Amino acid sequence: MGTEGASITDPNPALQQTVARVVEQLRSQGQRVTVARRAVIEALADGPGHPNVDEVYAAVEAKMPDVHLATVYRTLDTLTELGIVTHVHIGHGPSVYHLQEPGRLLGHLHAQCRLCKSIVDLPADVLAEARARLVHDQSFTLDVDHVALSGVCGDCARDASTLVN
Amino acid sequence: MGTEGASITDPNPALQQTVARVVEQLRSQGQRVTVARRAVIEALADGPGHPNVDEVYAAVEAKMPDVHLATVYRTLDTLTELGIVTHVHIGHGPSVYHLQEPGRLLGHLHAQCRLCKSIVDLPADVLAEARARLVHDQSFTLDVDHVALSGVCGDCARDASTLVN
DNA sequence: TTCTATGCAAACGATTTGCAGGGAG
DNA sequence: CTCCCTGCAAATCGTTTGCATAGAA
Repeated sequence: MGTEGASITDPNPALQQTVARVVEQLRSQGQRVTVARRAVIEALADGPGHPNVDEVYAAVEAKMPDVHLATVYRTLDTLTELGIVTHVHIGHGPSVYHLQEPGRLLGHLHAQCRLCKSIVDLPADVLAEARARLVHDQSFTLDVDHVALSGVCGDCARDASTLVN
Repeated sequence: MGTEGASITDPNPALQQTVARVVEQLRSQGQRVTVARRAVIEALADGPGHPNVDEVYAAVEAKMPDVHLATVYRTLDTLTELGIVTHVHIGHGPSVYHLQEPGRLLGHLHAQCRLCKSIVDLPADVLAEARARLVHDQSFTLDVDHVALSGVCGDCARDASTLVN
């Protein structure tokens, strides 16, 4: 038992505040606030990571063992429809989810290393030029953060060897 | 029966030439040339489209009814390993495949309309600037055409209404 | 003849759905 | 008390794999 693993009353103030905010948002939209939903929200509000459904599920299960995987999916769906949660499609592997950062129209972008499969955050504006160009040249409005780009991260490039796909 | 649907001897010269080229490539790499593989290659060499596995399978099945879906997958895998075929991950939905255009390092890019799901071709260099920037700033080498970007196409934007995801 | 590629069926990973009961409001 | 949300199980979709055999070289 280190500093990880919340104590009985889980005193992480930032997390609690985020959860409270989202719960309020839920209620104000006429949605019900259930233990399952609260657990999902906590899982998302916790780390700064990019959890996929299984990871969210694992975190939820740790606190509320009776919550079903299907419920996690449904909750993520609901939160997505309400604009509270965003998901990013990953080329190989399941989508990842995170809370929509409040007061931000353009969230950060993601890229996945083709070799080590890790997910890297990219500055929000890397595709700004591409976006401008596409909307101008082809009337295509780029949804800049809905899919993770693919590539090779610095660490793996250094090991220059494999050639997986 | 129109101009579509190959006649008994299938006299499309461009297609035949492409198939012959790829078959030769296969053979020269010590791979076996089978009816199944030929059918897959024909399916890819045919339209200029972006067929997913089911669409390739349908085309294959039309000519060679005994070829199994698993074989189509395995053939596409093999052709990919040989650098003959490329696949692009689509956010929602199955990957799409196409022949690697010969003598071209950077193929064209793809984007999928979030609303009508259609796949749009993009010029090969839309992400050139982003790529340069990422490799410089984060040592991340963008694999520019391995995932389809997401967005809204011109036609759908004109209908501005739905808000699907 | 040799050994790869195929057919078939079953497994698999991610996600969705129908249904009946439980719990939020 | 009402109706939404949930648990559970089964279905679905896309893709992979083990195995015995057909068939390319």
